[in-house]
Amino acid sequence: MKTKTKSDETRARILEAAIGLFQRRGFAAATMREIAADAGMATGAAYYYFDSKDAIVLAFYEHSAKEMVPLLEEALAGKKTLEERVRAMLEVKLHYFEPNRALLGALAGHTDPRNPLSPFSAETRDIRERDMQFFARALADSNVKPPADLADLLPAMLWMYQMGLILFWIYDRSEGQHLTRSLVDQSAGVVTGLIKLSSLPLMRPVRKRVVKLVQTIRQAA
Amino acid sequence: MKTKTKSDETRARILEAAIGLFQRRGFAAATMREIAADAGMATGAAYYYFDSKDAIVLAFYEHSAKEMVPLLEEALAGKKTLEERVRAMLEVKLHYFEPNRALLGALAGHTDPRNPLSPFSAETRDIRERDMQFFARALADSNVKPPADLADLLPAMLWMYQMGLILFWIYDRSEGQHLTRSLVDQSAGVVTGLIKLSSLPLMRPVRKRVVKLVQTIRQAA
DNA sequence: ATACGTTTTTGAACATGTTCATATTTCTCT
DNA sequence: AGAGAAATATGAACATGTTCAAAAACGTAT
Repeated sequence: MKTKTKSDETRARILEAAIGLFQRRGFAAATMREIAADAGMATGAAYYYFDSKDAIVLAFYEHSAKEMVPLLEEALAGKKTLEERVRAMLEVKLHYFEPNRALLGALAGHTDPRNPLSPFSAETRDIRERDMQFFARALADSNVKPPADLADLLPAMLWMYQMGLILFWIYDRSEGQHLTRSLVDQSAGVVTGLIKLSSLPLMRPVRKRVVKLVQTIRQAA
Repeated sequence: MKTKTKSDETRARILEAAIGLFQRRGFAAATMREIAADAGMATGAAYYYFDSKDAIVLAFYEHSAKEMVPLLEEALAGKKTLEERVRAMLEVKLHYFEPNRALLGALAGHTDPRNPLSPFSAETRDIRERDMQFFARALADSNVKPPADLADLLPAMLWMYQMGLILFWIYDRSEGQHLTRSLVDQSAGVVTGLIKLSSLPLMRPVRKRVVKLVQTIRQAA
């Protein structure tokens, strides 16, 4: 089905040149003129394939999401407990994005949902929802069975947890980003622990309120 | 002590012109040329007073923080319970920033701590710490007495909670931002409720882990 | 008042993301 | 093959944040 047309190839060449420059010089310092030149064409041509410089990053993000699917499948395959499963997913992502850690800053920088590059934008909806699906699966065959009201929201909540972690990671200046590693280790336990606790009868009132709160937040989307 | 020099006055005039244009046209659409012209000077002059367009927003933010101090004092004055106190602080901020809600997006957009405009930058440290102090005071004379280990971290945690809420508010497209209002109502109760719960013996293990986690996060700052 | 240094102002120049009219190439149909 | 249409490529032009050398205004000591 995938007809690799000449156009696709050119597009890929621009993407490749851009990513290379982003890695070597950083997103801001890499100019569109340089990217186009590296890809062997005039400046304007790059705009025939990408609406903007930002759009190139978006394409990279989309490409990454696709490439990670089998890696995530594999990561979930062996693991049984929710903690292991969530941790495995996080490890896949951090490892995959390692070479482009800084570049993700160009994505994370846009908090405005109207900006196409925002993790909350309409343009990234597909990626976002597919990603949440993975968290749903991480929950589905795990060792924990959260109350129904919470269960519906957990994929989205875990996704948010992941985004926060990645954001922290992007700007983590500790040696080898060991702070993020430590954070993953600890938070995965805490998060899954809280989910387990949420089933306790004593927790019911708080849980109800948290559920309502998250539902309010989701109305904005 | 405050010698209102000619220079200060010019600076204020630029700030005023800028805020006006930001309100009427939005941050992005307001050009530096226009701002300078509005303030009655050549383009370059504005750069003598402000390092960048962003820096103008930062100045506005600093000015706001100062102006809000007495309002926050007053808000805390009457209230007794933690929930009331936190809610009152949030109401002051949302009300104060109402006319410039959209402009705050120019601030919130910068997640990179190295960016001066980031809420986590060195340049905004003073504002941030003063703000946390207010949350410390909101706790101090309230009806709850959280365990010592948690108490140290709570001002910072409440500040983060506030920032999340404001971020949500900035992009809240619901009529009159009623979703944010609902969120304030609910979350203030949940947050303070969780703080109360944290004293329960049953909660001790989770609390210890959360405390450790937050300490890890704070190391990055 | 004059000279001299400091502060402030000017406006042109620069860098870069983006647009666009125009040219070139490629495709399609006869 | 050739004509016309569609896709792709070009590079100059534009807008805007920012810089900068030079000019003007201001302050101060003599």
